[in-house]
Amino acid sequence: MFNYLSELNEKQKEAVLHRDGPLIIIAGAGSGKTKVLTTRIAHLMKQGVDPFRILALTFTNKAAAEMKERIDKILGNNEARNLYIGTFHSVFARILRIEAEKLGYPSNFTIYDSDDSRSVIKSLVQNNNLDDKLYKPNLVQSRISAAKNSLITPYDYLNDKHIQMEDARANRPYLGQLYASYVEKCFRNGAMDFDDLLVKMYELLTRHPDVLSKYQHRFQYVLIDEYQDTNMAQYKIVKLLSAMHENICVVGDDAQSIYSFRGATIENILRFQDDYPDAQMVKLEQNYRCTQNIIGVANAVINNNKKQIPKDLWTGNDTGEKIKLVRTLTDNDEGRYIADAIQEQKLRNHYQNKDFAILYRTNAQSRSFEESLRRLNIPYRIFGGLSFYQRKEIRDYVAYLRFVVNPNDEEAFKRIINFPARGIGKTSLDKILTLANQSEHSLWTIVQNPAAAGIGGAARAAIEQFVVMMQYMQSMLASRNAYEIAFEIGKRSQLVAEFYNDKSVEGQARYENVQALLNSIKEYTETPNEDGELEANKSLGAYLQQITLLTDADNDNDGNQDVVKLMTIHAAKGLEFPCVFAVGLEENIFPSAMSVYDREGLEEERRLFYVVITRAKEKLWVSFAHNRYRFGNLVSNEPSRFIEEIPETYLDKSFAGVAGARGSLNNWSDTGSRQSFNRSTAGPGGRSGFSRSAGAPEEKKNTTFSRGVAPAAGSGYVHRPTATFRPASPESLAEGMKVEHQKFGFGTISRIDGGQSNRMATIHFDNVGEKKIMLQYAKLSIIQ
DNA sequence: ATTACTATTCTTTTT
DNA sequence: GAATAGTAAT
Repeated sequence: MFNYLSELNEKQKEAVLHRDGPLIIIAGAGSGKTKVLTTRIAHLMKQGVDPFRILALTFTNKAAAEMKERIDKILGNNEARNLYIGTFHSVFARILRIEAEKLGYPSNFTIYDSDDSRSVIKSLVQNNNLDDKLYKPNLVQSRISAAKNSLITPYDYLNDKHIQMEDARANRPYLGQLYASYVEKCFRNGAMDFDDLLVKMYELLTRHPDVLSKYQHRFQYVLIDEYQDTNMAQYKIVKLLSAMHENICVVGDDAQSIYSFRGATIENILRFQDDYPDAQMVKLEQNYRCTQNIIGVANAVINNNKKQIPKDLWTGNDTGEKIKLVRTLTDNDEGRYIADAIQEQKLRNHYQNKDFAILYRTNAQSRSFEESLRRLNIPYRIFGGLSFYQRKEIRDYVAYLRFVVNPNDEEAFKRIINFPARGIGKTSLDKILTLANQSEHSLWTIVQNPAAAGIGGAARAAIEQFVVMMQYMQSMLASRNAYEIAFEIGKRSQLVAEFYNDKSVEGQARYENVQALLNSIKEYTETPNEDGELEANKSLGAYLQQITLLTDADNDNDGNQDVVKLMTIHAAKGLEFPCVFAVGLEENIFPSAMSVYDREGLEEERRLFYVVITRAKEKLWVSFAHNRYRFGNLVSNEPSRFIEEIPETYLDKSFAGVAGARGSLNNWSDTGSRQSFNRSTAGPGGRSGFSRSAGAPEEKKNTTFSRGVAPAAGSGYVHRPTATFRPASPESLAEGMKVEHQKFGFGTISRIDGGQSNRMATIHFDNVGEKKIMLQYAKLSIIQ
């Protein structure tokens, strides 16, 4: 073991050596936060503190895993596995699993992810005959989630005058009732959603003093990472857990608080010293990550925020290059420009692919970068988006597993009862669900007796068969591990056969995914318990409870591959890259259109900008496009107001991205119908600065354009359009014309009908037969 | 009852 | 333009 203390600066050492009592560490970006946290824990253990009595909570599994690994490295004895380190959600899930019965839950409770809970909400809205235009599932869900994160129970909600007035004014008076039925429904299903893992934990601690006392005594030291992102529920739980010893250490940076939409409140960090008047505060202000120019920009930008803890982030690193401002005409040009820039940097400065990250505000922005990177054969990987476990085939399989473990899980039941098809239709399903919801009996009781629900004939026989299968699977629970049960259920339910028999390309992909799932379960059961899990337990129930809490970002085994990384800024928090492209710096995107109405929202967007700037170690590009496709049509946005907040002295504006733009401008003018764009060609290069008015002035916003179809030497497309492919406007098409479709190939228009906005053509294609096509969206090129 | 087509909404950000 | 929900068609 090396002398870990000698690697620390004075402030870091102070934070590590502080032994007892509350401690708040304000850790600026790149100031060695994780190092301090891990060294502190290692030091405590070195001083003889029992690892079983140290609780450390993070927001991502990845952060937790990294901490464990680094502590192990310092100590070099494998003791770190005994630490209670994990995300809020996973640690609480583990405790709740042990204590579930005290709350009336089965210890094998199901964890609902957002899709599950949205589905529950949808059926509640339907069953109560509420208007789903008014009670949009997403809205209801976020409203319920917000209530839970503030520890407002359905009872509180219904009795709060202010909330009730608010809902009434929005013409949604039944939100409170919906909330109440949702909670009841989840309880009956034996399920907790993500928020429940916090809410129920709070309930557990407040309603059961003996349990509270047990964990209070147990956790002698409590450490919280990313404290600025905690919400009310997390705050209260942490406070309860640490109340006995008051050895609470929180680490955070108010400037990087970017999760208020999830209920996080920056107040938690701002008021820590009010809660603990004798708390010691340590500020880590030396940045080891970035160049001076990058820190300069970051500081200048964040200074526009009013609400913050004063601090002075500085670095002893080199000055570095200026920040490169890139403007392009369209989102496709932006993609092209950045792919070119990566190529150039690799050649000139010997960077590897993995040294680059493209960071955007919304997931939807990834498309143009994927296309341009693929065109240059630059390997990349997108982080975020839908994870492996969100694929349909995986959800279906997992639903079977869930139902075996918890046969009251209605969401799982609905997924599997007729998949693979076994002749149980909507009518039978409705009968079962109605009875289960109206009677006192559980879903599983009803299913076991289909006759009582008024189901006869073939459907009844099918259900009885289903029940026998499930009962058999349940009988395996006690004696078999997760993999054995999963394998057996796939076989008996015909699920695996269903996927195997689908010989289409997508079908084979689904089959492979299912095999991958089975492999991962096998791996889970065969891996010895090194993750600090207390019960040496490889049961199916234990497996299910952990996978719901996994996200795509945790799937890190190939994280060191040499690929360019694409992700949202949120997902990039805590990471660093030599070269960063902060893209889409446009009004309505970044800052997001929904956040510019109040100071709070705007300041959070600015913190997000601060986060993306400080991800860069050496080089930073900031880019924006004047025109961009959104919802399938072209809109123009002004450059983000944040660009103006970057001091001129740090900016290099010579990267106009004109080269990329010129090529596509030629393509546009070829079609002859795009004159309005030619006007804007005068913009780049011609004008001096980046005044707001520089954009293409008044092009029509709803015209249909072809989207980035590269006419020349395009490669890598599945159905490749010919070199002469030129999309025509809907009006110019007529019956009898020979046309080319981007996907379907050549054909003849046999009919056109519909009005201006919904013109539709019936086209007979040479290869794929007759299709009806909405002209507004189609890409059709006239041949004759 | 399953498939195929049409209409509608969607874009913040995630455990 | 994509994903989804709803509806028409075999």
